[in-house]
Amino acid sequence: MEDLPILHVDMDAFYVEVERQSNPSLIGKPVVVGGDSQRGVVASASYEARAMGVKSAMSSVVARRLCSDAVFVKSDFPRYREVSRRVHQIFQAVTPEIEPIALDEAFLDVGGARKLFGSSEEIAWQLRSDIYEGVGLDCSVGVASSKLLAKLASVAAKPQITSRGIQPGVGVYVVDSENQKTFLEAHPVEALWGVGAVTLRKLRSLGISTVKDLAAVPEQVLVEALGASHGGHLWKLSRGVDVSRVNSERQRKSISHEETFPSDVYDRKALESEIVRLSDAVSSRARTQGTAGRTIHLKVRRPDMSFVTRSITVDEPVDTLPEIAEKATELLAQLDIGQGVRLLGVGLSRLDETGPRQLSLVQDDKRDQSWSRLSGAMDRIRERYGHSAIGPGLPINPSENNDS
DNA sequence: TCTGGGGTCCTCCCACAT
DNA sequence: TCTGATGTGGGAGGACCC
Repeated sequence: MEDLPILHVDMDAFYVEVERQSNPSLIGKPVVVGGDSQRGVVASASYEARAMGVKSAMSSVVARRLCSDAVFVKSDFPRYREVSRRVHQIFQAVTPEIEPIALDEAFLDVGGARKLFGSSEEIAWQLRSDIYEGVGLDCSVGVASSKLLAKLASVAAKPQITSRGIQPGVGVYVVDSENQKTFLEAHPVEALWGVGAVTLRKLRSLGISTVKDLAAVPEQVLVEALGASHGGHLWKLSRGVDVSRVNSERQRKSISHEETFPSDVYDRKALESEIVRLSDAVSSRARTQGTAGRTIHLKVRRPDMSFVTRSITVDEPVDTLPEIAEKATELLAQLDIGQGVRLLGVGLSRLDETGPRQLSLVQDDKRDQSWSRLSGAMDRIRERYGHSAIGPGLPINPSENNDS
């Protein structure tokens, strides 16, 4: 039997379908999940909206123009996360070798599961049916010998929009050694992982627009155009060489929170208040995940869409609001905000996964201890009543405000 | 015509230690 | 003590992914 151990499972219009479950009046209508403000973008669109040209990451203003009768729904990520968790439980019943890619997709290595559950294709069909029964949602599954091919195969399995309307997908698509070359080479080059807007422009300038074109080019040409690492990697992918394995032990490397303002902000005090809010979100998530980080990042997007980032690494991992906000505020002080700020973000990286931090051993470090206690209390309140139940006030240092 | 939010990985440059 | 090579960590930015 041919060895096709990799499955790529991709939920169909995931956010939209979750919304339809709680609001059945959305069924059959063009639905767009995402922000509907001037600065919002589309997170997910129903196939009815896609048929009108609406795509993910498109500005909501453009989406509304293309599809004026679309129903816009604000995204509800906590709920999507919950449904995603249930889908992953279904995966777990088949194999522990799961690599989550996003809330709505994952790679599975079913190499070891075939003894128990049949061929990879049979497992794929069974998973589709289990997911439908378990959470009431459709998904598409690609089956192949590598992650690259499985990913492309799941796209081929999805519902298609044609001139005759929305056509149901095949559900499961298998790429075996017989059809692998033809299947891969028929794809546009941007279907490969690692080909975004910039690389696509460079490849087009070389006259390369399909994977077949790419495979015909000497490796050296790609290396010269894209660099040794990226060029060499794409050259291999174009020949179907993808040795990356399903990694079920991937660990989170950073936590960040960012927000685009409804209009550009010029006031430094207002930005410092935002830093406190963003740092609260980051610190709260870090503590929930039992981690802390040594590098604090500040990200600023200017009105011309350019980014400026600043970061600082501290000696000891931090996970509380004042520690993160203080450093982020220092980083903001290094920046000229005269042109205005469109987006502000705070992040934490160099995470340690060693569990919750110990309190300072220095007995007179009252500030540190009071914040650790306060953070713990906030976490418990949020666990019970939701994140918005409690938030930081200003100023951020409780010992300067009220030490009782 | 306008471009969110939350991530990962890579490259380049610089400072510092050996 | 000075100099150059080399390794490493940190900072900034870019490209990409869903």
